[in-house]
Amino acid sequence: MIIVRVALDLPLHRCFDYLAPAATAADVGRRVRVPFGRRSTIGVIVELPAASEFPPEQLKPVEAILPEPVLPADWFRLCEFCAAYYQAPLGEVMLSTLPAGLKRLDPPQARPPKPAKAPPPPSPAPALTAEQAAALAAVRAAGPGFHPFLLFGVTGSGKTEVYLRLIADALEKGGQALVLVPEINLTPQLEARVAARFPGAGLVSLHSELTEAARLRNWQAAHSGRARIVLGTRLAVFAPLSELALIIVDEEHDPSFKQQDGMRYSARDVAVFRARDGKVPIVLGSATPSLESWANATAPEMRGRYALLTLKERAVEQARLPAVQRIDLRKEKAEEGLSGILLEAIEKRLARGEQSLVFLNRRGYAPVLACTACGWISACRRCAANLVLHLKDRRLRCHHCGYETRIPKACPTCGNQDIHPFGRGTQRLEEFLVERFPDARILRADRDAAKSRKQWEALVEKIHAGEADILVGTQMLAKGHDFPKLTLVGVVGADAALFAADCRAPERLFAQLMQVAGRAGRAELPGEVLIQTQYPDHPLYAAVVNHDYPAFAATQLAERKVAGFPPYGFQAMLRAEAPQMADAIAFLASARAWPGAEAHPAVTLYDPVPMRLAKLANLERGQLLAESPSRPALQAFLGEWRQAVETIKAPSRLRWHLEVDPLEF
DNA sequence: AGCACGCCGACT
DNA sequence: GTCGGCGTGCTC
Repeated sequence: MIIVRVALDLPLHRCFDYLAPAATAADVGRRVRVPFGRRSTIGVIVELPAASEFPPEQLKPVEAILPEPVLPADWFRLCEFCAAYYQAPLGEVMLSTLPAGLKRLDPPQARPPKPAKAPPPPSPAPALTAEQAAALAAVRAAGPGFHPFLLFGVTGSGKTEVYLRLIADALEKGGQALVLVPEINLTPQLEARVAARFPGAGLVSLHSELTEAARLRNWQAAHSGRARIVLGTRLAVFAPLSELALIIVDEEHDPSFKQQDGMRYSARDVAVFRARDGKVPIVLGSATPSLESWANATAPEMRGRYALLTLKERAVEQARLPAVQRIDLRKEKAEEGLSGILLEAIEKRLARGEQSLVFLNRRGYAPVLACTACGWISACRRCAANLVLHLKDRRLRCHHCGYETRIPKACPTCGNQDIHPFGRGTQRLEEFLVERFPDARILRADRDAAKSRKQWEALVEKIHAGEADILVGTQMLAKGHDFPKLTLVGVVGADAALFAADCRAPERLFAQLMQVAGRAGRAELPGEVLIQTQYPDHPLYAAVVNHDYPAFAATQLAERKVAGFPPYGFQAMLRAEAPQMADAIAFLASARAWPGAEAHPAVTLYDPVPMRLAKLANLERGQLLAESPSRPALQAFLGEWRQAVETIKAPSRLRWHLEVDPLEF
């Protein structure tokens, strides 16, 4: 009888041992069906230990060793790294990164893959600009092995073409390429471009919107080597690729690479680990890199951990960067939030048959409904947040928990009929623009107008076909899409993010503004961007006007350095939620008081505080920050601390988690 | 996490 | 008298 050690999908930091009569070393990496308590479950064999800590006579035999697939050694190391770094149980990491079909006791019979059709001829590769050629040459010159690059290129500078050439290199060597993108929905044209350039490479995508069957099929294609290119969202970083030769992370600064529940990992950081472990080059691309990556590429104290590749020029012929201007709202009169200058600029576009985009990152009609008599405001009963007015479907809606209710006719507290919407969202802007430009075709693009992928694609199609003159949109419209007739972008209501409590808010705002500015004037038509602001002198806007990311990054990094913030310090956040804030805070206070912390002088524990959104869906939330200038010191601390925190007695309704490298505060 | 056991409150 | 709340403990 052989003992097999099995990782199970449990929130426990240990494995379970079983007996397997015929197990051999070859079974490490196979899945097993095992009895567990009164039920059966699927686990992964991680080891064949000589002996078990558990009384041998109590070991149960495995029910079955599943022959396929054998999970490869590099995938194992990846999961082990994540388990250790993110303080997550190994079994949970392994099973949560596998497609659901492989966790099932009753595996659905997978359809055999469609027989490959004769591939169409590849689309021709355009000539490279000098900058693109230089970037490509730099990667090639580094040769095989782990070489991290930051490809810093403005929108339209042709980062994608560099990716495609690198993928071609990788395929030619017989390797596989992994391409990570923030949201597959928003970047369908990248997928189309890769598919067209490499029609014979069996490109598959991996993202959470695939059906279970499709995800399993694509995962298997990657595992078997049939797929030479995998393109996907953050979860694709765990795709098994035994001949991995290149990793690309496009829009590496994008917050969607950070998983916000379960194991809270950064797919970008995991990708860098994977590249190092697999000894392959990795290219992180962005027009507005994360400060972490920018520092790795440029800060003297980081000693050039990443090589910087820069694309300054727009690759599209004749296209230039849009002219960005600030509109001083202190001097300009605004009508329904839109200044005369912006309205005139829109009018000009209408006359010329060009498109305009008004960017407002706030959906709904108005962010709050309020009573002028008694001060009542529409607040969510389940969250510490306001209910947003949605006039279109006559509802008040919480954007955090989804709670919704009818719009009251009068103030619920004092009965006053005089209740008003305050502030502006996309619906209100749309309403005004319809009134102001009655002959224009106006289209709103936000999550309410494009709930499903289908609706979103239909909307994009309409815009492309020139069936809209004025677009009103949120964040959604800023990403990925090129609208050739769009020549004006008006930015409205961005100021709020300037003074947000979150230290990463400026970074996100800058990225957003650069991204949305990049929508203007792609082809032969020059673009114009007008930013309405009460703070025209704010350095962030100055940097946007000058298209000067390096200057912006320099000021931000200087601030971070003084504050000991990432990348000059390392953080982990312990969060707790409970029906009562007092319970959450008390739990965090016990964690804060752990005596073992004294043995880790390089780690600072701050006081527990309520989270910024202190209540969400009837749970009150608190958090406690741990910080250290040394990553290894923080890691050593976290391992011990997590174990100690696990023993804290807490009310049963309290939930907690530990997040390493938190992005939000 | 499940899923048991176990011990106290309000129902047919 | 039982149904059911969730506190506690265990799973190789």
